[in-house]
Amino acid sequence: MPIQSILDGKYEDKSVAIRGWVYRKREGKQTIFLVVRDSTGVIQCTVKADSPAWSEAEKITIESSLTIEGTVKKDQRAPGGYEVSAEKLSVIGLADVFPISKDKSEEFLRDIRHLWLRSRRMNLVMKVRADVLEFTREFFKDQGFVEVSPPMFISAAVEGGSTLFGLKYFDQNLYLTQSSQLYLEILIYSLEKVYCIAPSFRAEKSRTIRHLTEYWHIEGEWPFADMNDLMQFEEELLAHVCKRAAEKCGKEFEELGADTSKVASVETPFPKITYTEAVERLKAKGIERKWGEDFGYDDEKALADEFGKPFFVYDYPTAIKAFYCKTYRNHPEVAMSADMLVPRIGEISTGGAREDDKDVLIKRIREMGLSEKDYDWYLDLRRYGTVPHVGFGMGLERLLTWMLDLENIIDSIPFPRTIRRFYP
RNA sequence: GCCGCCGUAGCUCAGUUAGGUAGAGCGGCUGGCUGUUAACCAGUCGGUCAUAGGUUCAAGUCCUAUCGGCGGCGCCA
Repeated sequence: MPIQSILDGKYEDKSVAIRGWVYRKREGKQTIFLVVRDSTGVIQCTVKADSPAWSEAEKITIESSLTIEGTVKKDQRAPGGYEVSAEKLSVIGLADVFPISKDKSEEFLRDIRHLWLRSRRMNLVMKVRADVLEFTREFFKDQGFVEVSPPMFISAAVEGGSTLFGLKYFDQNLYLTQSSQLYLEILIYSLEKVYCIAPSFRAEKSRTIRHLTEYWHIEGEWPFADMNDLMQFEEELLAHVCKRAAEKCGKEFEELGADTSKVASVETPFPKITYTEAVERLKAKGIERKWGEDFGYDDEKALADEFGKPFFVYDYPTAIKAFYCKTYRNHPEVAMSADMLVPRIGEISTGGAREDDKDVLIKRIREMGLSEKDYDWYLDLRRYGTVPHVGFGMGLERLLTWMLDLENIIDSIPFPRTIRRFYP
């Protein structure tokens, strides 16, 4: 039975059988204490010198897999309050000396990530990650969205960026996607409200605690909507995920040393300021930014410190936004775009209205120095029943890093890929 | 792309200021211990001081180059 069910007190004074791995071993002349873990929790097992399990217990090592049969006893001396008095112990896989002990560095743990993933800490983070994915899908589904599966191999740049990973595709050159947005835009013409949770790849040589080269992108796209609809959807999505996490993941947050009150207190509507207001606020802080300049991380941090919670900056200058961003018809220098920012991490989401006028889009593609030919199918979407639409992309790992107050984004994903790390 | 920091035992580190016999704790192994809480006590094993070159009577320590890692900025989610 699951270890957690024993810790919940369901088997007091009853016979149980557990299976798992040795987490700690403490040896005395009369008693061997084995702390055993499974996916649900950890429990202390005692093996007495006169128990038939003694000889097996003596030779077992940390991280060996085993089964134990015994009797559950309530005992205040045991961590967790319950322990299993072992009567039978079978070693399944005897472990070599486990390299991870109490002294460990970030670097070492990254080198042996395949073993570090067994840790209590990573176990907890991965459970919260799974729950956050579930809460996200829950929200999209409630709002009538259809989950779709975009391609990872793509033939042309999504944003015309130089940050694409190229690869050999038989005898052609292809890229790994850096956003599924353009493909979601195709699907709104039939399914209307669509979303995906899929990897995005960025060949940016960033060395920070908030960048991965492969990350999971939560993207939504839907027609007949404007900027207000977009920001409202995004803030409600985040609020839903945070509220559900506060309800369901309290234990995980606590064990990870994260504060649930932060996510529990996320409420809509979020503060929203325009790019122009942001420039003014920065000016008031003594940070001079000319209108039209993009914000750096320090600028975002200064703004985020002021709010201390998630907020939006919207209506950015067209010049610093991608070609597909829709512009205000009476103010073409301003793009209908919105970034969601959180303290410490900065941007966790970017979204906006997409240009739906074929001629304006062609003009923008040319202005950005891109080739019209590469976007033929994208332009087709504007030729056949174009429709105003909006969409956004949110970084799952940035969201988790913020929610759980992780020191580094790499711990929000089991197998992080960074500029230097891709093993295992 | 720019800037900063780090590399000594399986692991965590001291030793680098001011060149002079390679150290500790943890882990392993051996023994001890009547209930431990990442146990404790004693003993013991364990080294290409990242690599290459240079200075010097003498280099872990100083100099040069290279390799590897971490972080900050830029860029981005």
